[in-house]
Amino acid sequence: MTPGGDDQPGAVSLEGLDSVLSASPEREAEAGRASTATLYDVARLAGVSTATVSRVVHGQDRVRAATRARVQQVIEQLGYVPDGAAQSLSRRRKNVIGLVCVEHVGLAPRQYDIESMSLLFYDEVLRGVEARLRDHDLSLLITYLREDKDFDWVTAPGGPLTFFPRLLSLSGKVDGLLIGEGIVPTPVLARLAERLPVVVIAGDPDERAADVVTADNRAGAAAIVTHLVADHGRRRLFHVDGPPTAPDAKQRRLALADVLRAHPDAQLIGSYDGLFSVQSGEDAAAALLASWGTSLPDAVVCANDQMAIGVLQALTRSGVRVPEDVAVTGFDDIFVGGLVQPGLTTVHQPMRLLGEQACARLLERIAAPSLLPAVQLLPTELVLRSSCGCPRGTATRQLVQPTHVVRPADGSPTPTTDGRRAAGAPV
Amino acid sequence: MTPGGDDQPGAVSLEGLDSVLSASPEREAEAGRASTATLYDVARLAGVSTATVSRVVHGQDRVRAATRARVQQVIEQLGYVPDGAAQSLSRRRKNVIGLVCVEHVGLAPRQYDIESMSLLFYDEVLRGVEARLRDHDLSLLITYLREDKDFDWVTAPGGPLTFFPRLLSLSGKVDGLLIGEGIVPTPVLARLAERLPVVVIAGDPDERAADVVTADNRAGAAAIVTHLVADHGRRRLFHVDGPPTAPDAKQRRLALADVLRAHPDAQLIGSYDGLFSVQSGEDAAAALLASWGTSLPDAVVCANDQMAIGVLQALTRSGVRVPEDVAVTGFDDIFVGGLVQPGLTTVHQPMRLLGEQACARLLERIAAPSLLPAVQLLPTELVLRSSCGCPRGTATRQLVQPTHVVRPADGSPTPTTDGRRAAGAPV
DNA sequence: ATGAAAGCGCTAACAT
DNA sequence: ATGTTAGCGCTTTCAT
Repeated sequence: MTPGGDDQPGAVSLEGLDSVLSASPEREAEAGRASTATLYDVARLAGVSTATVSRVVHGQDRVRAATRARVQQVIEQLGYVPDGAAQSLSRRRKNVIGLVCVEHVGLAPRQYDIESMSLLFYDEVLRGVEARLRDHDLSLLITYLREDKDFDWVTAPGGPLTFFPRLLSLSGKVDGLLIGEGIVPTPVLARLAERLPVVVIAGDPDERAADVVTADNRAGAAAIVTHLVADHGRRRLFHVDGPPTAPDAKQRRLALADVLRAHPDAQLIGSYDGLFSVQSGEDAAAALLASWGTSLPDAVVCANDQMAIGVLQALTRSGVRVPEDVAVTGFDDIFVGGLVQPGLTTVHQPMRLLGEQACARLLERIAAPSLLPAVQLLPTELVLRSSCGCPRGTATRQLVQPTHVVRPADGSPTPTTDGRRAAGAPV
Repeated sequence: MTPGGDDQPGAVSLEGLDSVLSASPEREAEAGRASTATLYDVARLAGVSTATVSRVVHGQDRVRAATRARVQQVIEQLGYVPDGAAQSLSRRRKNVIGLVCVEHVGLAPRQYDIESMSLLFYDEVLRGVEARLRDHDLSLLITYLREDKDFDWVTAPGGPLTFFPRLLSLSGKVDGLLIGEGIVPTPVLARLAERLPVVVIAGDPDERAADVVTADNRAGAAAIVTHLVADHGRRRLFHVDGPPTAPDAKQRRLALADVLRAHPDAQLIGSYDGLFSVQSGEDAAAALLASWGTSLPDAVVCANDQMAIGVLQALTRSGVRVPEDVAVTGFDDIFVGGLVQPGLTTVHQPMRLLGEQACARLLERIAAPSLLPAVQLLPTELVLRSSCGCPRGTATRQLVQPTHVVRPADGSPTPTTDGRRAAGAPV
């Protein structure tokens, strides 16, 4: 800091630390675990009561400057740090919220694979949550649940209480829970929500047991299918669906039906039940070629980008031209969608925002537990590239008109939907 | 959107929502917070002591079947879940470990950007950690530290104890700490390590204050530079360095020097101090063109893939051909490196494994706190594509011979290095 | 401004 | 096989 001389920045901060570190190195080894100093130790050494130390630690004002200084001195000398468990117990407040990520079966990420891009969903959500949390001095406890391993409760004996043992036990360690995806059945959710605030991320918008924050999948999917049908005149559609347990897949499926109903000239010539993986997409394309090889559909609507990419690859490999012969669309807007050839037309899902809003809602509910459960739909964007039939080089994103949603009259200030990005901005 | 017809997607979802709102609003308000049941409640209702309930909860055997059944019945009836804070306090064990992710300045991820690929580092690490944890019934507390915001301690008043307030306070909530990247200065690390087990991920291998688990950056970087010099005869090298605070950048820098020393015919004609971002790479290329436009280097060695991609893009944009005119290499092996043109030659860093091993080590140390700090280097792989001068279509990965490392004689069974992937496997 | 003391909910050693 | 009880480390009301 001081320019010139041997007084380097590093050296400066070291001085203070050295004294701290000097505390008997041998002692260390002997001690094994150096039983950490407690509030009592500090109080005793400073000649004050624990109440005073607590006040000092929390920067309260009812302490004389001299006392405060003395206590602080001892705190540093002892390297005292409050024990979180004791604080939580005493405060009846853990200051921790839990994030539960539910992994779909068959999505175990392989390294070096497009598949691992699916990580981005929770990773982005995580970022969003963290961003909201960091101002509040709350910690984040994260847990991954596997659809296959952690959900055997369905057939397990022992009654309701043994359901989701990991979820249950988690609920004892946090002040609130953020649950990704709506695989958790409503009764279980209700059970949890009874014990503590719960917000479901990307869950079923029809969920009644807990708050839900999700992308407006139905409007997004409707928009992209409508684009295919109305703007590109694609009539014969093939659907590559997502896993039955995925709520977003359900909404996208419903949207497809909506659009077909609105466009009687268009028809669904077939569908394939995929698993959200690239492999699923390839399998779907294979099935498609096998059954409709002679008269391919005009467009393949995929429930997510990974599958769309799989379809794209498999189709191209078989000499089918996209979008000339068949259009292909995805959903989610994962990064690679912009890199493949042709560029993948898809719907952008605001994952990060999902995390932020879900977290915000959870904090609201922790503050006011009696809020009624509500659904919050975040607007999506239609991302037009060229796999839908738009000209090569197209790269447009436009906000999808949000679904109209009614919030319960609980006086909550949270907006129903929340657009953060301007419509029509270039990619 | 939907041309004609009143059956819009939006209207449809309203149906479900309406019913959600109907759920007895009064009841809710009245309930407020349903003060959760405690062990005592269960004990009282079951007519047993708390000890017995505790035994039942933990599946101990010293309980008569009839009693157990009765207790379990009450537990379910009450929806009892043990309070984590109380358990932790009583057991002197939190069963929580912390993961601290340090973000470099200027790396705030922008959406839709290659930059956000940098997320993959911690995301992969996180996966690895979680994989190790899930068998142990431990939870993971995750925290992101920003180099700019959370590190103002350097100039902050108040002495050593106010250093890294977030880290300190975190240390009161966990049984052990995994710290990503080695930005945390040794004295602080020492301070922490004194209080609880600490393992640094991707830290400086010269760190003595705590365990370190990191990729063998030096060997990896040496391998790739040697490839450039020895296999492709590139002589005039330009280096795009990483941030000064990044330990891996340091190792890679050292490796470059090592190779240059071993190959006197090769020389470093210049370098650029980057920040690990794509933008840095572009800036580096601009600087390069400005200063050496007339006699470009034979190769640009970049400290990570993001910068290499920036260089690649900027160079190509300026009409410089890669690798014909200039070779470019990266480090880390991020996904997009395989998608750009030409394919990026780089070094693979086993991020997931890093997380796994670091976590494993942490658990070891929690079990045996007196273990001496050790360094564990995980082997890297040389990923050959075509940006180095290898023929188009090249896609080879080969294990880099690990650096020899001496472990302290603490009898730890942990191997020094750990190879998981076979050498020479196709990408 | 400071101190005394009663919990917070659970565990585990020690009875019985 | 089951019960008693003394903590775990901190917060906080109520005195002083």
